[in-house]
Amino acid sequence: MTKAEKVVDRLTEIYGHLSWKDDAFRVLVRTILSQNTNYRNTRIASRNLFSRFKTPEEISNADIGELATLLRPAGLHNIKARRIIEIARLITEKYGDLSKVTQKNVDVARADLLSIKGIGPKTADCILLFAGAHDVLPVDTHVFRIAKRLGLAPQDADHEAVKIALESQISPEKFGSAHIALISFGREYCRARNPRCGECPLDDLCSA
DNA sequence: GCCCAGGTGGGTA
DNA sequence: TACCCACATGGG
Repeated sequence: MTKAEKVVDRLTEIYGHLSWKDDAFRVLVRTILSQNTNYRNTRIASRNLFSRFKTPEEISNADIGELATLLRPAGLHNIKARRIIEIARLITEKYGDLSKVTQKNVDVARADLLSIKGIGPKTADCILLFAGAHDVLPVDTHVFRIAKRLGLAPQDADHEAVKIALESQISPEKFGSAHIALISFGREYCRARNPRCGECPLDDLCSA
């Protein structure tokens, strides 16, 4: 068993198996709302949005001011409202259904998603994992930092290199739980400027 | 009042 | 190519 697997297994014991699946468009919208935003505020904005608008078609025709008001709790609401409407229009006009993209070969699907303005690597990989059933491990700010601090990826690795390093060391069926557990761990013990070394459950595995 | 939160795109050197 | 910054609210 790799060190990365030991880390994931221990974190999964603490935080549980938290992976989930959902419709591709809803994963996309929720992931955009979560950008630079905590989970609680993401959930409030997501509930506001989907209780008012159900489909990409409805969102593509929404008033940007109303949408921004609904998304306000998530912060960055003007930019997120604009992007979500633009993406909803693109999906409606070009694909009809976003699942047509996520069902493609993983490399093609990822490239298609990344070509959409507002979708970067983290958002694309969340969609592929949580809606497309592809074996990818989304690397967000916590995962990026923790992978390096634990020595699971080279210190000079960029986003893509961290993703490749982790995917090569962890069993694919654990990617969802690993992503969520690493983020939970990052929030609780291993914050950017305040790692709680000495009381952290991974102290014996940490090289920092 | 300050810091932080499950990023991304655009500008600048 | 590699940084740097705007975007912005809400809770601790």
